[in-house]
Amino acid sequence: MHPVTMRDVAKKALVSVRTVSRVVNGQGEITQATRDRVTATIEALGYRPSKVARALVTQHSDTIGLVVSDIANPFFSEVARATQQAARAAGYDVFFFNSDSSWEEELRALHSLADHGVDGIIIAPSPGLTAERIRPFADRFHPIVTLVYPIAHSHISSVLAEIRKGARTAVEYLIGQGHNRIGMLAGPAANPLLHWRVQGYREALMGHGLEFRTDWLSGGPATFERGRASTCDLLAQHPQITALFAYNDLLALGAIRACKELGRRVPDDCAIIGFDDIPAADWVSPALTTVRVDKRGLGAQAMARILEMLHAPDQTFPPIFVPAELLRRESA
Amino acid sequence: MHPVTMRDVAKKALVSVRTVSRVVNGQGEITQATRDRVTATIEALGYRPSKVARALVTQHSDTIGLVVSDIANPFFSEVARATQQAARAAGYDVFFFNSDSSWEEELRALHSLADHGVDGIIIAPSPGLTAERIRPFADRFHPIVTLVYPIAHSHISSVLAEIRKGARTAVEYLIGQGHNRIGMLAGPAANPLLHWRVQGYREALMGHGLEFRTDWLSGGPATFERGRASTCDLLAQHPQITALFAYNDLLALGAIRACKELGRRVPDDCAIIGFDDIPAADWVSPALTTVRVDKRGLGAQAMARILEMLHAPDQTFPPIFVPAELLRRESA
DNA sequence: CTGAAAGCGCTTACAG
DNA sequence: CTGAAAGCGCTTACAG
Repeated sequence: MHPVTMRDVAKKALVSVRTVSRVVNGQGEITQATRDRVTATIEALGYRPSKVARALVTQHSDTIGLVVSDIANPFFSEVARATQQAARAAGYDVFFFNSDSSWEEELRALHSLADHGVDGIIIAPSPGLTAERIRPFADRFHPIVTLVYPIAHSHISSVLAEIRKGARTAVEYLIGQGHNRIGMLAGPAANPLLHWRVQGYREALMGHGLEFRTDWLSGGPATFERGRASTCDLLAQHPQITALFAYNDLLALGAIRACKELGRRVPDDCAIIGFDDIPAADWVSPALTTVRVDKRGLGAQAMARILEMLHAPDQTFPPIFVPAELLRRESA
Repeated sequence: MHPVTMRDVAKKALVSVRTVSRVVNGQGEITQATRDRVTATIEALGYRPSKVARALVTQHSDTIGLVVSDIANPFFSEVARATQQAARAAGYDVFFFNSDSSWEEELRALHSLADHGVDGIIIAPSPGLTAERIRPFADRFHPIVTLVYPIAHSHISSVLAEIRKGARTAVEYLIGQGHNRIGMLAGPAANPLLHWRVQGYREALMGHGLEFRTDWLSGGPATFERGRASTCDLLAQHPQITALFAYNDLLALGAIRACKELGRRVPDDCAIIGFDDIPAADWVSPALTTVRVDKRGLGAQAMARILEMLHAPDQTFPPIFVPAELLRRESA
């Protein structure tokens, strides 16, 4: 794997290991002559310094960890892409874990990452990863940045999306289009992410004198299939509904499909707005109007924050907010 | 980060470091009494062995590297998910890199991974990563497994998909449906992946006495937008075409959209078949008929192969083939 | 059954 | 400007 070591280079270049180390790290004063000789030897031998040996002594590995519930979820795969790119640009490589939304898995991943000596961790925690559950780990590890929702701990910082605002804007837009019977395809219960969306939905309704009816909300997992099923149910029970605001695009896409099956035209008979703006939102027809969350910003800011925290370990940082804005397409 | 070390445990448990190491690794004979004492101390102190220290001495890190062109591409994100899961199940953690289909980036990623001391690398190489370009690296690193297409080197093994067969089956199905003027939305040129699909397409045509016309193929990047544009062009120039076979689902989804805009009904006026079976294939309407590639199999088999190669470093392994089968939905 | 020593491949004070 | 020594946190022969 790494058959050629620093010692080999030193021997061949007739210098000490110390000197090779200095030219490799570009530090200290070295005669041009010996630097050239060492450089040439490194080149000739194809020497590459071992990051693991270096990590052992310097106590940093130039790696970070990323844990998401599911990398195959288009929302997270875009975030992951942005994170990896930002990390790479800063000289860091990234470990990644899927947690399947299990907080036990998340804790395991966190510990694994720490065992590998990563310099920081970015995690999109599941609702189950409460402050109490992560505390024992966070007390010993620093820094951690949380994606999309916050966990209270001095070693943890967050990059959040303007969810409530985005939700409110979306529903206000619907109201502005003349809709006054607006249902909501909600997501997994007991989830702050859902809570904020419901808040925004409710605020928009209240602000326009419209009633907030819990029987116009439908829950369940945030999948395409569920969106389709929930829409069928909701529209069967409350045929007067003319618009649907969804927890995410997967659900909204399912709603579009349901409307097609039900013979309801979108957006004429039923307007639909999603949340996230995944690529597929633009692949369906009618194209999905949605609340676009800046996923690249999420990943890039998370990495930037890790760097800041590394440089100021004792400082505590306020959350960063990334925009979530209405993106009009065809479904509403 | 890792404030408590093996030495701390040893001191507190009144044993030597050697003994702690033995209980941690469950090796050798130890009195139940001392084992219990050490275990209790480990627990009490919250000790976790440093993987980087261990990696330095054992020369293996229990990590692997994964490099794909773009993790946000739904095909690769599913493969990545399966790979990570299989790795985890085998006790390995994974580093991941995006290469943006640049072979220079791929080479950089490969070297970075080796510097980190990964035990193996799984890569979905871009067409630019030729055998000659990877050879200097592969000569020194082992094992490497290549996803979806092969590179000839004794340290490299591959897990491939039955592309040609899948393509042929798809086109034969179209012919069976009565189509005899079938165009193809091809992908990036100079790509073996494209070559195999074209072969399958051509074989099906020839086998049924149909003409293979290069002016019925359209090239370019494999994106939704391109699929839409290419379809518009192709159908404008050759309105007699009644069916389209696409290089991948993104292109096929673009084709469905184009048909909608052109007023061509799918599948009645124009049947469409994609390739890959990404989740969005089932979210559009009409749902996309496609050649399903076993992406989970790809990831799982790649990891399995890495393990085999690790256990038999001198052995050379034949490629593994993963199925690519027609999945009928609505678009054809 | 358990301990003291050497060493994995580097970097970091310390000398010279 | 450059070298010899110590040490990062483990594991691996070698003794006892």
